[in-house]
Amino acid sequence: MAVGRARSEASRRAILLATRDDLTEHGYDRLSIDRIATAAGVGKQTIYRWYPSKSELVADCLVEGYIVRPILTTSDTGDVRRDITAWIRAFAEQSRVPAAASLTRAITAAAAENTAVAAHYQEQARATQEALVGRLEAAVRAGQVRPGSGVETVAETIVGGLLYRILTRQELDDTFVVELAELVFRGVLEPAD
Amino acid sequence: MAVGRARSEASRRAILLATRDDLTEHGYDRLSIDRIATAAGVGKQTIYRWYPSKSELVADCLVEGYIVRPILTTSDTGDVRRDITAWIRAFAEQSRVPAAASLTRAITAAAAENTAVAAHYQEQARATQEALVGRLEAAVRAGQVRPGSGVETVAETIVGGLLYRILTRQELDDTFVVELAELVFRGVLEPAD
Amino acid sequence: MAVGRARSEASRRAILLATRDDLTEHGYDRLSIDRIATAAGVGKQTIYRWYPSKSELVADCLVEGYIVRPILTTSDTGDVRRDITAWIRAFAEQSRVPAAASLTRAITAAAAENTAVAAHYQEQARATQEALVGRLEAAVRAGQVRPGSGVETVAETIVGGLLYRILTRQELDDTFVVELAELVFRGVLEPAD
Amino acid sequence: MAVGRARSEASRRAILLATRDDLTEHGYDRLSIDRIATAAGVGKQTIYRWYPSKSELVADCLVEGYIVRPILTTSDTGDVRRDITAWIRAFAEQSRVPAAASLTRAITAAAAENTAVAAHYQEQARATQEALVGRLEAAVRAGQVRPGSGVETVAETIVGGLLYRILTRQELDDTFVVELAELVFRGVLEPAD
DNA sequence: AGCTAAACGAGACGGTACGTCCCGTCTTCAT
DNA sequence: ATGAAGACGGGACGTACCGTCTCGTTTAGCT
Repeated sequence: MAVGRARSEASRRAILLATRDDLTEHGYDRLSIDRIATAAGVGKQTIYRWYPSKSELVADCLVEGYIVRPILTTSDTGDVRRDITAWIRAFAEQSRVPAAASLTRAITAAAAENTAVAAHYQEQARATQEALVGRLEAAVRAGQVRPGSGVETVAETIVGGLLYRILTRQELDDTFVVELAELVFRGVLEPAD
Repeated sequence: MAVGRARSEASRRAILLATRDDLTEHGYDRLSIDRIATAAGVGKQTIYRWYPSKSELVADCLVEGYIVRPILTTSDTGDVRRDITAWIRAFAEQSRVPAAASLTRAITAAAAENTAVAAHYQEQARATQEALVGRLEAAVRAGQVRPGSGVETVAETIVGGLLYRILTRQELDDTFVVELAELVFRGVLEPAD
Repeated sequence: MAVGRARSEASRRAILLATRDDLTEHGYDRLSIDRIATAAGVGKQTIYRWYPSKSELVADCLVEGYIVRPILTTSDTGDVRRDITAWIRAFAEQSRVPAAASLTRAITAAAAENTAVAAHYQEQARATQEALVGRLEAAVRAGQVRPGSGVETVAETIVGGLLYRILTRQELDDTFVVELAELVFRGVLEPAD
Repeated sequence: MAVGRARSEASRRAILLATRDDLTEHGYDRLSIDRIATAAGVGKQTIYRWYPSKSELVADCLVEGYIVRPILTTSDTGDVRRDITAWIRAFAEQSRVPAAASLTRAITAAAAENTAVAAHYQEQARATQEALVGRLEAAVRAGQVRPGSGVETVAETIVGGLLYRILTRQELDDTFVVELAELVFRGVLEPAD
């Protein structure tokens, strides 16, 4: 049985919050453990005791949901296109908050630079995509979406497209939302009729 | 008229090459100006004279084409789907080279962390997308692709989807290529008829 | 009550010793903090934590007696002239060791360039002169030396004369010792008789 | 016959003046060739063409009399003590001008750190002492000063004592002047009568 | 209630890299 | 050929953080 003082959950929480804030403000590149420790009112050793490196810390931040907080869900109105479009629109709206976009870019950079972060990032992203995948599969069962259209890939491409816009700091306006939905549902081909 | 010694183009080139290599090996996060200066056989001041910050240096690297060298073009066989699929496949193949994927991740991180890099990144990406856009517009004119399908957004989404796979270190296998092409051309909807 | 890790006295000592050696070898002008840190096996920040500038470091070196170690004392044989001459001769001999002369020049330069060092330099010099002053005062009490001859000024002039020779790299030979003593005790005037 | 443009004496003069000013303001330690070149409106190469190093430059400054400008002379009133005391007092007064004292300290530091400067320094100092030596020798011939009192050493000790006070930033007040003169002429010994 | 040992905040440690300043050399164009 | 301008390779500066290592000081769980 464990002897000695138990770890402080308050400290842990303070560390993760401070990490999220530092990530938002400075990006992954300029994340500073010293700064986080000070902001969290915590000794540096307390951080290093639990997170052997910057990337583990960011990864845990991700795992604990401090970064992608609102995992979106889809509605099911019976109209799959309307539902998916609503999801895309909600994601776009949420990403228009500057701090949110900033944090997204930071965590994307972290994932790009570090394999461990990338793993958790993908895991988290998959959870986000789960809503899309679930709705699309229901639509397949309802005969509204072609089977064999690779719903995982579809979900990934939707998210990829959105992230790319955030990364390059382009507006996520409604034109984009509509065009992305159009692409996903109708493709680009002229109907052969 | 310029006075004083002219800047050394040899040094500039050596700096950019060393930057590219350091970026590939260490990522944007751990890019070291000291290391680049040593590798390029150049004083640090020579780097700082021309590039006031790490990000400007990386941005120029991007602008000068040291990073995305092989800008892909599309063929025009008359079959737009075949042509676009070939382009996607070529991009995927090229990204399977570990060093190339590594450099892509590094530059993506750089773009995520820095606005100036992001601007050049997008500019460069747009050039890459130009080939896709051109081919798609030709197809529109040929009546093979629906007008008003937002070819810019389509090209962006293709690239976004591909980058997302590279970022998360997933295989860019042929299944993915085919599914992405299917999505782009046919969309996911069951034909209504 | 002090919090955090206590400062390392071992490091402090190593820094001061390395400073003394660097001062001897390179002079004050070319003193290098980098070199001292390396020689002392210490991080540069450890030096800067305690000494905000090169001059403070040298000043502490002086205060801690790393530089003028052997403070000379005078004997008291009853013959004041013999005693003072012996002191001057001892000083001269000691200054014939090249490293000692070199260190003396370095610290003199430091005092010339920096007020803080000058203050400690003078303080240290005064301690050295103390021996002379004490012996001269005893001689005043014994009726061998005129009262009101400004023993402080006398001591200062002796040291000033010696330092001047060291500074200009002239030999501190016995002729000089004897002439200086003659000057101090008899002055230059022809007895009026 | 010399070909090409002749060396600019105006530049040389501007360099030496700028050096003197920089020396006064920053000391020998922080003398900067870049700063001198800018202040003199001269290219750095023009400095290096004529002075292979910082010390040579300072040395030439010394030789050309930019530093110890007013070489003092002695009067000859018949009263050697009055004349020498007047010289000491004039020297002291001159050194009370802060800029002059500052420059004296700088050049003393330079002499302490560099053999070449020391040589010129001593040469210049000897010229200054010449006046004292000359007056003392006249006094010897006049039977006012004991022969064999080492007039060179006496002059050196007077200058050494004065420099020591400047170095340690002590006031060169009249008490000191008087005490130094007393020491020089009467020594400290109680007349044996 | 007292003891023990881990966790805590604080902060100094040996280091690495930063971005700047200056060195002494070199190259260019104008005089 | 000399000179002002200014870029060059290089070295040291003083600062910011890194990840590690003491320091006392809590504080939980076991005796």
